[in-house]
Amino acid sequence: MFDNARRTHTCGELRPLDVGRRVVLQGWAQNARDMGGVVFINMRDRHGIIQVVADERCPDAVRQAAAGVHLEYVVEVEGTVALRASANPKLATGLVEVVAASVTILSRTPALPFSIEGHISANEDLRLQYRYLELRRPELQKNLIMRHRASLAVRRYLDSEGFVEVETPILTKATPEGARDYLVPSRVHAGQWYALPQSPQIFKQILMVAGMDRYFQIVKCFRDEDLRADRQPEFTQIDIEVSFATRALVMELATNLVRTVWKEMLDHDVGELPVISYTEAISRFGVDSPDTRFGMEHSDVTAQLRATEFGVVRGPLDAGGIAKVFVVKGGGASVSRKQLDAWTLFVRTYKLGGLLYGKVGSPWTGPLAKLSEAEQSAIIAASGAIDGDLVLLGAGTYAAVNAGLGKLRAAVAKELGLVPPGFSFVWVVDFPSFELDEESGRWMAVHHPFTSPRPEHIALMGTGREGEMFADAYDLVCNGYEIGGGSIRIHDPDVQSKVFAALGMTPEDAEQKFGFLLDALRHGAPPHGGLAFGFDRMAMLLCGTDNIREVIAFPKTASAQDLMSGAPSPVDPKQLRELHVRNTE
RNA sequence: GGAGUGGUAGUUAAGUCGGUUAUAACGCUAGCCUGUCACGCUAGAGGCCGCGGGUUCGAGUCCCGUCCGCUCCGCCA
Repeated sequence: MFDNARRTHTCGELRPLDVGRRVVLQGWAQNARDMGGVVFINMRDRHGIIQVVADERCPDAVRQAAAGVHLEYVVEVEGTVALRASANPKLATGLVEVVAASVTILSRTPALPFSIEGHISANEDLRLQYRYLELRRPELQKNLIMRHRASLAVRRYLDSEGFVEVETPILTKATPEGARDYLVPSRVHAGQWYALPQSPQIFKQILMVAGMDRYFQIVKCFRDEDLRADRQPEFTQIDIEVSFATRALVMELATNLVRTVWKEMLDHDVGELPVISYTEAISRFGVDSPDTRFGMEHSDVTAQLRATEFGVVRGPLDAGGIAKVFVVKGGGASVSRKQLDAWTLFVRTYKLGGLLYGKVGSPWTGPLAKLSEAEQSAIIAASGAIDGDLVLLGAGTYAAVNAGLGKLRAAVAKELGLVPPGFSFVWVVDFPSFELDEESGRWMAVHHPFTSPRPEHIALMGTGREGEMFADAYDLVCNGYEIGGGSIRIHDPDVQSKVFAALGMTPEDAEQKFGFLLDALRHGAPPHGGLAFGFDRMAMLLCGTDNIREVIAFPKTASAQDLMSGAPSPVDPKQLRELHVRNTE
């Protein structure tokens, strides 16, 4: 493997069978211990760690050279493999060591800004500034290797299913719909701009018109929106599109992709994936990307409490709101007042005014003790609570109750340690086509404007009943993360035009913004559909982390900066002049 | 755009009611040590307490502003 290199072995591969072998190793000094007469150096590369020793068997010059090795120096050691006097069971190479015949320092470093060995201790901004040091840590190297292997598995699977990987442009046309675009000024065309793609959506549909049949691409996408722990402004998608596809076919292909990747990466059998409707997801979990590893499902008690005299509940119901509950088993005794207060603050961030709780017993205690016995019995009947349980109730608008209790359900499960390890996948289907934007009062596409409505709902467009339409869309959810989403697309240009009109675009608008797609659809478009996986989130789950930065080599901070390179940064005025751009600040 | 939280030697943290010379561990430097593996021992260097104002006889500590990290809300077709 290293025929043309001086390095004969990696630091992770030597074993007792190699004793007596002459080797040349190159790597980083993980740890250097000078005992006076004998010097030990733990050498590390990405394959492992091995102990090098310089003692009385070595010339004085070698011992001196070894004593001059400091943390994270890059060294070359030539020597002979020997059995160790005392083994180190913590190292895979722990039965052997290399007795140095020469020690050469290849590269030096000043004192490190943080320690690479052991547990993470430094603040994240420092670790991002020195990302190359952070990336020496085995945990991150393991994640990058997992990511690499997953992308290979994806390509192998899709290739075996007849998919062709096609690259689509990075410099594309700005689309005013959806997320903010990253814009790139054109030098040649003064005042005109490219946009970086939010997704290759339109290009892949046009590839279907082109007869490409089964397309995929592992591709960078860009959205100029604020970040989260699971969201970066540039991210990688596994983008898939299939001609002549039904929803069932796309879902089957995607399921098999996930099944293959989880089997090959983790030897984990994902089993059969349940399918629930969007409506059912909201009803049972309050959110459209539910974590289904645990229970605590919601129960609607609006009807049961319709006539309650408890004003805090009655008020929202009279205003047209709803009331839902979920149950913390045994929580009557184990959950503290302090936790309940924190949860109340938590649901307020989702515009849910408050959280009402009751400890089930005879009588109940807590705010829900104010309900009548009949009402308490009705809650017990609806939720299955028993004596000793904690009932959490939210009353307010439909959106606030679902969001507040839905996010609280996940937070409570995590806080109380009720989330079992493993993976729980679920397909969520039948999303609404449109939702009303409160600011503008206009219909917005829930998925995107190219998503086909369910065929039986197409006639509702333009009747004012757009809110009743459902889309032929589907999301794949794992452990509460949306890891994939897609739809059957519109292949009829007339239907596509009607959707643009429903979204408030004039025909001229639609032609100007999406004319090239409409033109393509007019030239013999096959029925088609597809989906895209969030590859970073998939890698997160495979690596067992909940932070997307741990599966990206060079991630950005929450304010979208690269602390290592310093991007974004001011540019030379000459560059701006060439691009016909002027700074206003 | 908003909320929460953090910012004190190179690093991680402690710092009480506003009061002497701002502590500790790791790292670093020097010396000692022949089997360590979180080596050990001795000594030493190292600080604009994020930054800018203010209150006070006196501010790491209280107040106002601001910058940066993280988490969340909005946003993310």
